[in-house]
Amino acid sequence: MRTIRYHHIAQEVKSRILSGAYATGRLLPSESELSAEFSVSRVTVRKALEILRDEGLADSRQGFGWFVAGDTVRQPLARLATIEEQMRDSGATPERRVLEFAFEKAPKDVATALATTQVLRVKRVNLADGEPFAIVTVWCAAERGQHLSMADVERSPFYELLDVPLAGATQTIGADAATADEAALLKIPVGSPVLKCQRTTTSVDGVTVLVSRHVFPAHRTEFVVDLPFVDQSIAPSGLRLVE
Amino acid sequence: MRTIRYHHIAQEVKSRILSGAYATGRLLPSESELSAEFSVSRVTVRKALEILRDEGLADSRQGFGWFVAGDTVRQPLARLATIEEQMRDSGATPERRVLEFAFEKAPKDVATALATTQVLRVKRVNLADGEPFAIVTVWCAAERGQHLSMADVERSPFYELLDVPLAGATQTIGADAATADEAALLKIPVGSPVLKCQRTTTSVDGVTVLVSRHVFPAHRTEFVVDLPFVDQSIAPSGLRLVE
DNA sequence: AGGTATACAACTCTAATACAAGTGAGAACC
DNA sequence: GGTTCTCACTTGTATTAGAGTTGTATACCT
Repeated sequence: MRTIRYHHIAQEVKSRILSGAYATGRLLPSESELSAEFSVSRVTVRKALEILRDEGLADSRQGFGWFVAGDTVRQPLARLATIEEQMRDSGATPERRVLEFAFEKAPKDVATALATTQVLRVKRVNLADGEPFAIVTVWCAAERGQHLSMADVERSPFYELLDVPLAGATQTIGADAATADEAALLKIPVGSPVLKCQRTTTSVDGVTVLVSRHVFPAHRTEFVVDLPFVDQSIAPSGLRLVE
Repeated sequence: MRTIRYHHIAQEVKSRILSGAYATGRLLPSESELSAEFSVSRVTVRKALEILRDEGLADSRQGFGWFVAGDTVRQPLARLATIEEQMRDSGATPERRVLEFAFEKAPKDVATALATTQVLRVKRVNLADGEPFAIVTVWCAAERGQHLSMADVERSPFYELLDVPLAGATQTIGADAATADEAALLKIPVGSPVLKCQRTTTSVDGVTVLVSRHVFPAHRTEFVVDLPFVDQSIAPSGLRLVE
């Protein structure tokens, strides 16, 4: 197989650190334990950890172990709050309602991204405390979705249902005016501003496994992006002119 | 008629890169895999890939593989393409026009972020090929801006003018309807959707040195964010509910 | 000249193993 | 109590091997 494993492991450990699963100052599991957990050799685990050391996230002492760096130099970065965390914190109850669930022919751009024409499309609306805050449409290859039921999709996040190790994603964020359909679902006036974003998620093999589109009411939502480095421009990173 | 096959292959691979089928930074399929897919020899695939290397789109390392050029190994959380890159590629000429340049008392939120009340505020509009695509307002502490002139600000990006090593930034991205003022500057109808983002930039000392707000017309702009790892939620990373 | 086929060298990643060197905690001893 | 010793465990480093990859050269076909 053609995946470079220590990248994935570095990302996994990193996300655990950032999510607070490994608190600052505490020890990480030993190299042996991690190599057992991920079923890779100790050498590979080391490479992953050394990446984190280069990034200043972790450090080690011989004979002692690896620990989360950052007692002295506070990391000003990362730690993006996910919707779920925020809801937990504020005590709001999340809820998903599936609107459409269909195996069908993919739109052209989705078809090229997924490299299939036959896809499963799931459209649903997400609510926080009964108030809608997102319309989400997800496409995946039909064969991947064959064993999924509507109840599955309503209960669990899509990521957990796919039996594929996921690597990363790219997403575009734009704004638009709400269509009549969107306005009705989100309970906002037609034409009021919404955030629209499209995300493609890839597996560790580099295959695009998910395409999703999201619509958010602008008055309730905003994105937060942490940039570890600054670019040369005052223009916000990642902005792109579209035709 | 004699067709040169590696040109077509180069174009095909290129379109996959640009469409995001091969994510930035990730590995391309190996020369062997590609030669099997296109039913051509490895030599031909190589010629195609070498064209892409000449164009700066891809690169390779012996024993490692081909990958999408642009970010090398240890790229952090969010790798973002800048406006300037895109403009260079598309041949558009960027232009800045300063609208306001004043030393004054800071608004409350800016004052708390910068830990000063006396600030320099610069408001300007950015144009691409004569068309406005952004309204940018930048605040920095008055003492830092004392030696800056309007001409400086019009000529160079703000980052270069400050004699401080910058570490990173966090930015929020939201949407809103254009006000009359914004609409006039961006030449769009009042009330049409705009992307609004606010960024705070910190120095390596952890001090916030810049606060900036940006307004973009939604029909011309969108953000692209690469997420090296996925979070547990299908909801886009960094989205935040606001009150 | 473009394309195929083949072979080989050099490099990368990963696994498996071994050993050196440091740490920490408790046992043993004075 | 205080000190030393021992032992299990950890990281640091090196070596071997194999599979997979790019780099390069040669010969041949259309």
